[in-house]
Amino acid sequence: MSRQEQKLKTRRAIIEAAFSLLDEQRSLSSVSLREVARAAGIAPTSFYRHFKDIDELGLTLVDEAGLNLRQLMRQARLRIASGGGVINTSVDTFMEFICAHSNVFRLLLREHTGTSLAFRAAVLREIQHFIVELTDYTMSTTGLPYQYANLQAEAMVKLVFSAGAEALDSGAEQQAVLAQRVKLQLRFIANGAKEAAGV
Amino acid sequence: MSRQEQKLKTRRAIIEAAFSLLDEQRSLSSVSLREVARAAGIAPTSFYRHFKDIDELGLTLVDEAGLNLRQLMRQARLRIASGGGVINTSVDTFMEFICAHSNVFRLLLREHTGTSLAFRAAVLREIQHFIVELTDYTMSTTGLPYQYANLQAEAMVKLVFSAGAEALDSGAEQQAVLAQRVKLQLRFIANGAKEAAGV
DNA sequence: TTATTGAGCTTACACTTGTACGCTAATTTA
DNA sequence: TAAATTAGCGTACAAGTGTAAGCTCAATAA
Repeated sequence: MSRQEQKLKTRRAIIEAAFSLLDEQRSLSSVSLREVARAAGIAPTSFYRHFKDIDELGLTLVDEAGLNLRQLMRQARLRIASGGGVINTSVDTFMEFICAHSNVFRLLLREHTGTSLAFRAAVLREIQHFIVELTDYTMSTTGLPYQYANLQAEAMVKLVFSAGAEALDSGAEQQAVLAQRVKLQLRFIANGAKEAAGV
Repeated sequence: MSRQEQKLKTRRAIIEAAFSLLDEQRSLSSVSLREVARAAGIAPTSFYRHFKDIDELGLTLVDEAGLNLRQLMRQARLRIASGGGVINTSVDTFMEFICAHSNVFRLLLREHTGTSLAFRAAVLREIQHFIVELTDYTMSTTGLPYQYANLQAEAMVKLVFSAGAEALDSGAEQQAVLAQRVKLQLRFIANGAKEAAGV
């Protein structure tokens, strides 16, 4: 294995270790450098060969999480194209994502309101991506003017994220209820926006 | 000053000290017992005369914050009664609250998605109060059936909290924009719910 | 082949943390 | 007045933290 390969592999190990530490009771700011190093199987001081700070690692994690989100969107679009209703399919896809990658979603959720301005800004950026894409999609499929489509998209994304947050602390049966509820709420918004725009 | 009075006063000092530490970059879990004691002007070990844990203090803070929220609701209702529109007045009252008691709102916001299950549950309880009251209000003023009123209330509260979160990181001009946007979104929901209920 | 680089290690240090233990001194009770 | 209670303090300790300094040794470059 080349030196560069090895370094990348260790970097990966650090990132994965950090994600694995982010369970229900840990936030980025509560994870220590030494803990991450321990979990990654390296000496504490070796950490510095890869990241300047624990904060630099944190931003990397947020970026990775955002990447996952974008993959999620792509997946959702594919499923929408093959029928089933936009709202239904999107919410279902999102909920599946949360279950499958709960630590990733938890990271975004937690740092969204976390103690680091840099992290909050980074998460907000990722959510904005989401909103922009949904706004475009809404405009092209419903013909809603930008203002309305954007307000609708923002409201929808926020509600879905909020439902996702609750889902993290819920069992499977309650998750189904949550999904059902948020779908109805999204329909409220879609209809209300349509009406307000006078379409 | 009686012994009991003195003790209550110190307890107050601890609570206020804790709130004062909860600025943009601190969460409950990142505040140490020693820090709180230092800020309250007592010895670290004296803390235990008042709270079993730092966690017990945390729950007390969440309760106090919830109390503030309920006062806010009462205030909003008074202002609604004296005219100005429900949505307008409520959002304005809420935004004023956030500015005036940013540390209190920040606490709720942060612990809502924080690392302690107990704190998350406590905050959720406070938010549920909010939703229940808004549901009742909605039913009595619009005649919407419970299911719809409840879904509407939940969506509204979540959006307002979410806007409040953004407001915390914004200047006055942007806060005005945020308020305007969330008001429109609330109207989407109100109209959409009305339509869906077939009223 | 030899010299350089650099990922990872060990050791070390100065801090901060929670909290156990026992004391003081003032209030409350008897 | 005498005894009991207790808020608050000081000391102490084990455990964890970030990170500086300098070493090793294998991969790369010359």
